[in-house]
Amino acid sequence: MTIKDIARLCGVSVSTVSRVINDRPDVSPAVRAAVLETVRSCNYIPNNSARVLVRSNSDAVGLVVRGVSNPFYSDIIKVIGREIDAAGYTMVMQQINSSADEIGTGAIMEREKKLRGIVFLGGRSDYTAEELRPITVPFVCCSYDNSFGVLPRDRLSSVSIDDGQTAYRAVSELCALGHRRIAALVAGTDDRSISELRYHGYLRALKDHGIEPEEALVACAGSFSMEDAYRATRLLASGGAEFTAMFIIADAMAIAAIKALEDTGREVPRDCSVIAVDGLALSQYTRPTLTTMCQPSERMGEESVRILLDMIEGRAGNRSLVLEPLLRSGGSVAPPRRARD
Amino acid sequence: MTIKDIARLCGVSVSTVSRVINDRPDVSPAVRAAVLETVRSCNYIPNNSARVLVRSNSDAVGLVVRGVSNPFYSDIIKVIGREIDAAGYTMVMQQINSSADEIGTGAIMEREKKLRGIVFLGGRSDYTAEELRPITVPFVCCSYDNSFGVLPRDRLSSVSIDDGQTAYRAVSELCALGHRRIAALVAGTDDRSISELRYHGYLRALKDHGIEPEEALVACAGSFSMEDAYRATRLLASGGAEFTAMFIIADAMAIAAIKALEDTGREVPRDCSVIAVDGLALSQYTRPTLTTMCQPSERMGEESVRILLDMIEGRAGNRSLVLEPLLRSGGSVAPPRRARD
DNA sequence: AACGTTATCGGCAACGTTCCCGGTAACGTT
DNA sequence: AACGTTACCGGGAACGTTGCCGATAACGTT
Repeated sequence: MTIKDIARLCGVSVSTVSRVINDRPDVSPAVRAAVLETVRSCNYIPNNSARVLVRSNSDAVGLVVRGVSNPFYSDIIKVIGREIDAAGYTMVMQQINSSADEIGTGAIMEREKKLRGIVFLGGRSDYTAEELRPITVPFVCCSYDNSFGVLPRDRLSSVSIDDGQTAYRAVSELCALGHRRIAALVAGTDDRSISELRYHGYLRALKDHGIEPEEALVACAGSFSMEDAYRATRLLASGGAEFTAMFIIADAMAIAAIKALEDTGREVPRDCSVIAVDGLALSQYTRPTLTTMCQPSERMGEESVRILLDMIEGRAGNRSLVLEPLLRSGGSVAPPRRARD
Repeated sequence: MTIKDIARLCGVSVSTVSRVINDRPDVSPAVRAAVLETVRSCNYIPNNSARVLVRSNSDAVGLVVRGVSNPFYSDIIKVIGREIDAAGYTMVMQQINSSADEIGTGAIMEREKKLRGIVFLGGRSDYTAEELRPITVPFVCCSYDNSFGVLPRDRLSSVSIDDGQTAYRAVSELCALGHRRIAALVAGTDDRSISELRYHGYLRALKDHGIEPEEALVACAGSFSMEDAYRATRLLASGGAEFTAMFIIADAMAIAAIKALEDTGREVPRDCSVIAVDGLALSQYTRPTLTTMCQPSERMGEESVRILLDMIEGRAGNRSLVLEPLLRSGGSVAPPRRARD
């Protein structure tokens, strides 16, 4: 069933069928109706490959996500997928694990010819402009805070929260309650990832409240996984370090950390308050419920593809959006108990 | 940069270049090397659309998933994506919400021309053979238990656990501890979904243990979401019904249900044991940890694409796999307290 | 020496579209 | 009546591949 068949069936030329299919003018209402009718009755579907070939552009937009294990991304993927579909595009998803050059070069570059645009989700924050060069289609970084300005701001589209500021607010919350010995659980401190941005916010908040950061109070899980978070927290908790609160860079990690705390004899929030950032739906159902900075994931997904499509379809250029997180108070934060010493 | 350019650059014909690109014989080692070299140095990538057009088959396999909110699917999506990539195919993901005909017809049918195969994740269990007819490419249903035999077994590939039997085992576990009044939380009872399969296992287990099922003890959430699960459980718990244990068809729902139970004054497992099925990594970190029937999600994902690719590449025909779940004991189950009356 | 074989290679049609360009008929306009 | 305009339509090249078929040269084989 090709356009040629339809043409023959209607007694018109291929060109005419093409015109009605693509909703172009210069075709009489009668013919248009007739063609439409046979198209429907034969339920003919234009061959996408042929279309792409001749127009040299497709309807595919890529979603490359790093670290699918992070449940926060599941939420975002969901809305990104929904929005891409709604706009009539096709989403092709690609997961990457770690090696960052996969992004700039191989995996994507290979597909590039087919893609109209790309949304990056959860990549590290230190793409260099150089790495990004091979990408010639529009792209937007979702959940990517360009605060460090590593990327020239006029060449990057992104939507995110201000990770540093968000962490700052969270930690300040703890300080306001009187906490002075505040531990942190991060995924890593050596790259310019979301983890480090939030870590810096933590440091800044401590300093602004006159607290000297202590090396011994920051646990590094090495990844965003619950398993690693549990292990790292356990290590911290059994290390003899004294702290009355913890700042944790992600909800999922916080949930694991809370278990680690309790497994080592500390009750949350009585013995240790916990505040996190992400705002998973899930963390309203744990015990205790999590006090956390909610990222507007719905909005982040929507805006990401809106911006991307604006670029793809030439309606607008680069744009970056910094969204405001919202503190959701749960049961994991309380004032510190009176110091024992 | 087309195949023609490469040909010109090498001083050979287009055919020859095509031959070396596709790793076909009938080309001298010298020429092959030369072509390969220029291909690399120009980093030429064959135009996929043209390929697909002429060969009339692509490298895309579809993943259509219903209910992305279910965190169990996140795990599976992850491994499915990984495996599809590894095999050199491209994954295009499509979410659907509810209306089942989207599956059989529209969304897929539209894309069909491009897809080599499809893996369905989380669709309802009552596709009719009729609905499936329009799908002409190989497909496999992941996490789909065809126990009801609604589909002719020789026309369907699937990989799943035996949902009924799994629920049966879970509930039997409760019975063995002495529980007699066992409530159930399901997503729905009216369709032939996973929810109903598990629900039937629950009923069967009760009967086999001489317990008369009670309408009043089954709560229907209406979906797999935590929100609905919480609401339904709360309703059940505040309804005056007496029960010492709950069987819940999904981990995520169980987590929400536990909160509902505790919010209405019942402690888990002291006042009410909870057993679920899924086996999310997450549920090892909640408090209490969840006793649950673990689905081998890793294996399910792997086998799904293995089966699919076997069909696509003509290595094998339909195949169905029923995997064995594993009971993971957590802290949410205990013997019933002595009856009060 | 004539012939079959084999190893290499190029030509060319085809895949299903889109889109430019040119053509025809019908209809004013002067 | 000759001309320009408009509305509609078809022809055909092009998009970048693949794969069939035929061509050539080199090499045995009888």
